[in-house]
Amino acid sequence: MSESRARSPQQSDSRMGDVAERAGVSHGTVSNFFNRPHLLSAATREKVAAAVDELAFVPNDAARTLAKGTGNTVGAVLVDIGNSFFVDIARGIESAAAEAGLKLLLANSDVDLRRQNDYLDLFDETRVRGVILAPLDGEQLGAARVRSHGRPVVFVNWPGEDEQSCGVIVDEQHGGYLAASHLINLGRTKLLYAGGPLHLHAVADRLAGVERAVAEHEGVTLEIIETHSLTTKVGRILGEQLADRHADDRPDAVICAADSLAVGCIEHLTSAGVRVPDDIAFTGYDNNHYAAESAVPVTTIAQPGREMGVIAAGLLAEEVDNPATHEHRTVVLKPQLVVRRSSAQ
Amino acid sequence: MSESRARSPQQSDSRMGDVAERAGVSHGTVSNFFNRPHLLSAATREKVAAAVDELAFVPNDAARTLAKGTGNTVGAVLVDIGNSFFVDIARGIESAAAEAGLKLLLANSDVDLRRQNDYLDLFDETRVRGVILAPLDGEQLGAARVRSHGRPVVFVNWPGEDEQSCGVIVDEQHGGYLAASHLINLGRTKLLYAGGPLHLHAVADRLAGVERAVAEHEGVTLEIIETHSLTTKVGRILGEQLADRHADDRPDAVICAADSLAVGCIEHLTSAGVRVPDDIAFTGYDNNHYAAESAVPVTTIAQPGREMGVIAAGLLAEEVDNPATHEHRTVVLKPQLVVRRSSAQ
DNA sequence: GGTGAGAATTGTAACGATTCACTGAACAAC
DNA sequence: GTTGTTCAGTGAATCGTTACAATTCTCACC
Repeated sequence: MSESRARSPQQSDSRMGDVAERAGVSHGTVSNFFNRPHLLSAATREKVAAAVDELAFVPNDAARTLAKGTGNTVGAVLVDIGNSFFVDIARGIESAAAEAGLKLLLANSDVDLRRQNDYLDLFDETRVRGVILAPLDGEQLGAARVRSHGRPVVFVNWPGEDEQSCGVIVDEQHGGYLAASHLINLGRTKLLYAGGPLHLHAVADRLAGVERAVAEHEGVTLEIIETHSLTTKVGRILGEQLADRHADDRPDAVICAADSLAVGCIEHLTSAGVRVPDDIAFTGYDNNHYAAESAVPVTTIAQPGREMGVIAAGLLAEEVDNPATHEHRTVVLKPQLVVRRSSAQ
Repeated sequence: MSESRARSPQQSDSRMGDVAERAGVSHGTVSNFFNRPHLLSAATREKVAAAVDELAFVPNDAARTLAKGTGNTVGAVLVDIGNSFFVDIARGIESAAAEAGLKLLLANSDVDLRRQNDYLDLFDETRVRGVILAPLDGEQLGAARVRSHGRPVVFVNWPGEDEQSCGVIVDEQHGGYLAASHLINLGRTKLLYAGGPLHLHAVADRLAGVERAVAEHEGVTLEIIETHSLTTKVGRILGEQLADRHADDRPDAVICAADSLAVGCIEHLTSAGVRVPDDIAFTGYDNNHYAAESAVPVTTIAQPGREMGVIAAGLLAEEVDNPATHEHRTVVLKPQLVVRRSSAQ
């Protein structure tokens, strides 16, 4: 190693000192150039800018973080990056964080509590300014808060308000209500709600909304089938069950707790000669891409995933910028009905 | 500011000094405890461990990065986090990076060159030790290397070898060859390859593989239909075209460049009374979850996404740990044929 | 009990930024 | 001319680690 700059083995970055020297100013002035440019005269500003440019200077984030005591990175842990809902949330967080000048450390817990906690520890080590967490369903949140070591946390898609943190959730009940009301207004009276397992808060809340809509209307009945999961395959099995029933015994409208379920079910029914939506109308949930693209496009409830991410990042940015005056709050978003052929008139 | 600990406004982390004091050792010993534990006597090691524990001490990553000159974070930029192939890659990278003790900064360029470059700049600022990049198809790579500022880069899913970096790719040609050979061995002779646009390297390479297989067999013909995208919807349109043809004029086997295409096409054909696989056998590509779950489960070519991620992270770790002796290389993985009903005997 | 070798531990100097009390210069007011 | 005020720019101290040279401890051996 006979290089003149043996500091770091591979790349040689320039430091503020180099920039200062080149621009003929001091150390601190370069720092001011980046952090409080209004303190510099126009002339100095230009000199520094030129030097920064010529050296392709990039401030060292570690040094800055150390000196400031805190960086401007935020962390996000999402339960399942394979689920397009969370991918949308991630996209939202990403863009809002970028807008607020925050860097994003994105992690995926893959529905594994240990991994979720590992990531929270990692964020602690990195001294992130805050954390956005889409936790496992049904989990206690105390641990998450402890692990984040007093840093601000925003919960996404965690049911229930919370005194010590902000949150963003969707009104799942309202989604169920929208779906059921839509079908009832179409004149359907024999409703079936399919989804499960019911201990998932989303599945249960959607059902509650459906029940509310049903209760508001005379002469509408509701049947409930709990499934053990929400896959297309399970949907197809559900389709078989319905096809096997006597026509009079079938519902005239089915509310599925997920699009995948609806798609599978519809597929089997149409192949068995049951007409959708004529004989049975369908609604799904989530507005996944294949809901729009399947053979019979599925009416669905769209979750505002991207918006949730944007809002979560916004709440976090607000808390981070203004810890003293910040007041915790939970934002509840309304899902939207998207009508397609599976429930056309 | 009358707090005893006015350092950071919110959380109060302990420093190595605090741990040292509590354990009755020096500063540097605590550092050794973390970085070169074999230098400590068993007794000291225990004392320090206890103190670390009691104070819930977490080393400050920024300070460490600054002192070491480089951190142990690597960055990954993926073109499209909405695509399950890249999600698999991300998962692989994630787990292998964790294994190697590297932290992962995950970013999603969303098929946008500007965003990709922004993230590379961000990584530069953070002084990541290396970068894993799944770049936009057809892009020049020079820029990426410049932006990463001399740091090691591993390219994933970028066609073509490269002298200055490692890479991981799948043998797309082989995938096409597998699919076509499989169908030919089943006795099919009138093949159709559908996919597009052909300037995507994956689509073109797969076709080349198909052509090779066809050339190896007497009496097998190949028709090619270029589509403008690979969605289910386009698949359905393709299905219409085939259904409209006279039966004698149809292929007896279709190789689709993507599962989505196959699923849409099969869906329309079966509803139009064409039997799959009896009249026409199908293969898809990618092994997406809905290929397995659709009404007629689709034979497909599985891409080893997770493995690609693992290998990419491994190559990067190797280069990072051993920049002097490291030799760049490109690993080519073979995709695998997954036989399902759409091409059953 | 003195010596030397090796092991264990310590203390100090970086690392590259931020911060803030301070100096100088320019200029206005008396 | 002196004093005051404002604006620009300076530079030393600091953040919490790591690295390494220097020091102290331990113990076997003569």
